[in-house]
Amino acid sequence: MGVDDLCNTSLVLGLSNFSSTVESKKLAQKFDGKISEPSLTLSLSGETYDQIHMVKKVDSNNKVFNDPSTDLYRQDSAASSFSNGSVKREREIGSEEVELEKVLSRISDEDEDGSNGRKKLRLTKAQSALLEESFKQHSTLNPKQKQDLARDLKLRPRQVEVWFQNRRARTKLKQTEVDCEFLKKCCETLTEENRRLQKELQELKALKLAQPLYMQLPAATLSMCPSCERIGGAAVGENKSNNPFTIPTKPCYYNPFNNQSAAC
DNA sequence: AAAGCCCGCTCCCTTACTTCA
DNA sequence: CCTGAAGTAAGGGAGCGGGCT
Repeated sequence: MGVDDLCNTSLVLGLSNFSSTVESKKLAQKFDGKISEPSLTLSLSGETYDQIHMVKKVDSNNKVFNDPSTDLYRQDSAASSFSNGSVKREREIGSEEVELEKVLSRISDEDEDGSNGRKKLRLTKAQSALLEESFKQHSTLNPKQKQDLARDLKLRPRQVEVWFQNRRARTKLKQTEVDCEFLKKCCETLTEENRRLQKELQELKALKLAQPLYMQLPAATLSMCPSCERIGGAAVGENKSNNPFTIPTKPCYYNPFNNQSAAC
């Protein structure tokens, strides 16, 4: 999709969907983020993402080193023990599982060195890939999906939920950047068009002054496009009066990415 | 039917940790 | 080795909708 296409079809739409304004944020929140956003694909390529998530392996001394061959569940124990935050939302899990979670959490709180410091879970390459894959299918999860995914990944549902939350935030940030770039381009184009129209106006004014007095028709009755130099806003037959020297009944909406003037 | 409460969900902001240049 | 930037998992607060009383 070229810039022209974008602008031809969605200048207004793009602005109204622009998600980084305060108002749209409020709206998005009001509608639970279900407001349609510009449909640009922002997902990171697997390769890039994998580079970012170069897999590390924890050795017996808690040192990390690269290990591209690491499998999906390498961090099983670490994954469940690294997060020591309170588990607020385990209600969807069966009470038995909740108890298990609590025990695991407690154990992790009193881990090896006995410190309560927050440790950071690093998802494996495979875990990230599966989460990405799932995110591509749906950016939000229902409880069942979350539960299933958590089971598949051997993570806690809360961790899956957090990953999706952060992933949505990253997507939104990317989208905001894209929107910002798009609006910058629109702004530049409009500025340029404005400059051009001002110049045309000056020329017309100069032309008008140079004309004999009898040719100086009231400006309000003239509607000539300075670009194509057609007179009148509507084609013959379109206008009831068939008078070319009238203001078009319908306003012309200007598309900044067309080269024609607003009057066309 | 309307009001108030609770719960679950999401978003936003922030913090803390990891990795890398 | 140190440091700052970037990436990201997670905590916590707030808003909103739905269900229940």
